Amino acid sequence: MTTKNATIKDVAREAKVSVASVSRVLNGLGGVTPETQKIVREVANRLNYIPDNAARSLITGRTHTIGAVLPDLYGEFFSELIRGIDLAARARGLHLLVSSSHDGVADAAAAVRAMRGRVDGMLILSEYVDAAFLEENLPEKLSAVLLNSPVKSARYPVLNIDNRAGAIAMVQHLIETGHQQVAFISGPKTNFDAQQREKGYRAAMTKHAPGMPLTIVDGNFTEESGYRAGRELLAKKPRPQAVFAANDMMAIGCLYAFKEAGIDVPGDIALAGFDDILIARYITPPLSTVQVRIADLGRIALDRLAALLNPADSTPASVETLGCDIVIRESCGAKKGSVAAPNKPRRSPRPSPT
Amino acid sequence: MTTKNATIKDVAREAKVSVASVSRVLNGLGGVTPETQKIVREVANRLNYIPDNAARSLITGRTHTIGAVLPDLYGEFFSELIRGIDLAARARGLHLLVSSSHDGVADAAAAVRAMRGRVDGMLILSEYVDAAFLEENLPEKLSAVLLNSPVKSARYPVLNIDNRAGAIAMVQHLIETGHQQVAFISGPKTNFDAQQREKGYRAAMTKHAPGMPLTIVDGNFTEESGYRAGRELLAKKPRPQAVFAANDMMAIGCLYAFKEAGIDVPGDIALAGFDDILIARYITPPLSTVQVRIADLGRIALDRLAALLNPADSTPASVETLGCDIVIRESCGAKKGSVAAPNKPRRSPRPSPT
DNA sequence: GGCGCAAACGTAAACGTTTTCATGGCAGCT
DNA sequence: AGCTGCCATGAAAACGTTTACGTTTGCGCC
Repeated sequence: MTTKNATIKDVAREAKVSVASVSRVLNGLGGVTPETQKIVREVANRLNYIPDNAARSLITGRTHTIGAVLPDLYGEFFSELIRGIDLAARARGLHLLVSSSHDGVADAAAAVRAMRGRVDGMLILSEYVDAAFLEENLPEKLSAVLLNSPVKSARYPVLNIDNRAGAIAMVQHLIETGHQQVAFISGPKTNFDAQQREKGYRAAMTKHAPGMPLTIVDGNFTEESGYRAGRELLAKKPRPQAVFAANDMMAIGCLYAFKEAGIDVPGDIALAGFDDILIARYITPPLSTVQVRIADLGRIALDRLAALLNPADSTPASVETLGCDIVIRESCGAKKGSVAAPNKPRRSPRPSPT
Repeated sequence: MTTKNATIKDVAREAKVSVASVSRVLNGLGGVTPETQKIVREVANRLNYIPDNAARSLITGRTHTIGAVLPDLYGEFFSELIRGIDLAARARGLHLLVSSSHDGVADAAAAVRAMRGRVDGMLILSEYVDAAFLEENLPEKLSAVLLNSPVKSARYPVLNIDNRAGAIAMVQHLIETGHQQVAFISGPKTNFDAQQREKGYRAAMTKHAPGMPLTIVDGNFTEESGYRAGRELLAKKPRPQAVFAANDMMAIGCLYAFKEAGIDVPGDIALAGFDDILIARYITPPLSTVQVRIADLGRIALDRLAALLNPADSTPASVETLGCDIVIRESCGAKKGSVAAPNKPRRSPRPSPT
């Protein structure tokens, strides 16, 4: 009521019991008479008592907080990931400490170290994190789950997006709808997703269009690089029948290049991307792409981490993979589109902030 | 080295000094001989000693963590806001505890209460938070900054987006470029942003196009409601010369309605939105809109909160407002656009996740 | 040499919990 | 009636820091 927050002692005194009993009641440990429980709860409520987390975790050694270490992500990917993690965490009574938008290995190391003692476990998504990094920076007792990482570790579970399977499915679809000659716009060479997507492209071509030459032009995930790649592809002869870009932004850039040259999509050439960013369905023609269920990624990662935290549940560390779905719109020519019907967005891109 | 983390006592014993001295050295409090300091630091390093945050904050009453309580936000708005907050927090050595995507007043209350004792202060963005809510749920000593909130409180600073000024600027621009008759598609009646934007529209019309009738049709921030509004506006006579939608999604829906009816934008009618979501520049024609510097919002909010935490710096609580910029593209007819040049996005919408 | 003073350092209390262990009472059994 | 054992409860230790306060030490000055 006054200036000082109520402590467990205040509750105990007021309820005329010992602090031990208060603790037992509030933690549901049993061994307390129903009447006593009632009194304690009433008093606690009346005093607006909330246990002090610092004291609690000092003695228990648990913080009920998990840390998320993320790179400089943006837009939907970031928000969906956090949403998935946050929801799953809340469902388990865990809190979420976020350290995002760091860049470079030193930055990531600092983030990880700063979390020491503040979290029970960590979710790490960073291209700079490998086995050596973990060895160096992760305290002994901290468990962690790695997202989208090539590392194979006996200690830390890894959860990946199945970029390869997604790419294969899309390429297969393109081929099956009559485009034998599929070209690929690659992402940054050092990017794990980009690598996997390219592998998928190669595998699918080998399997479903054997004998066809592989056409790969370099990109770096930016719209601008997609534009350049598009121009480069148009100059090739024979011109490919379909273009599969390693992400949507490059597909969009590529689309501009095609429009500029008067090439019709999908009439003259089919086009597909990867990610299913929000814009994908709003451009003309709407872009066929590979959708990643990012919120699920976050949720599953947290569930796996939570399992690690529970000493009873001793599932071994493993590498797991989350599938993608291809979503077929008009840009790949497999589907006729109505012209002016407004889309049904999955969610409004900016729900009212207040 | 082994299974247990080193404590300050271990360091003290190993360095043959008292725990007090270790504390003094590691906190840079002075009163310790340089030689002693050196020894302590060496030992601390060797033992890989890191202070226990729980114990530390138990005694100091500070967590060096701030909490962000956010509603169910999405996409750019969410990621930019977090980015702004995170960056500013990191710069101050603060950690960020996030509780997002909650919905409803009970949910928000639970989030706020759960943070008690885990954070030094809070950033709150929620339509359910008013003075009574704070009174009820916020512990005495916690400071907080309210984002985008209509509450006026002597205790808590409020930081708002200047929706009104942004709307005024856009309407003024529309009028100045020759569209006297500007119609408005409103947002949800209960939404604070929406209210302010409508007020801005009214004010600007009264000031810059006196005598012109106000045309307002209802919307609810969804694309679909924008589509309906667009059809409704086309049926009006005289047909308005320009349409200003309270957010971009509605503007997009409205655009579909116009396209469907064969009405050219901006030739037959000018169109503008609010928010500058990423899609805005990708639709045809690119949408003129009002841009909110969301990362700045987060950064400034955190700075204000940090000031509150510092007892020395006693700036009084105040209501502050963050300006918006109008960004003129082609949909309002003030600017001729090149057709196929790829845009330069501010940033890639999905930087490589690994 | 005694005195005072400041600097360096140590002792111990305090923070608010959880948890172990001891205690007392009471019921049920022999 | 006396013993056993269980159950509700309380006292107190422990968690790892910070910090107020007390003690020692060294040193300059009379």
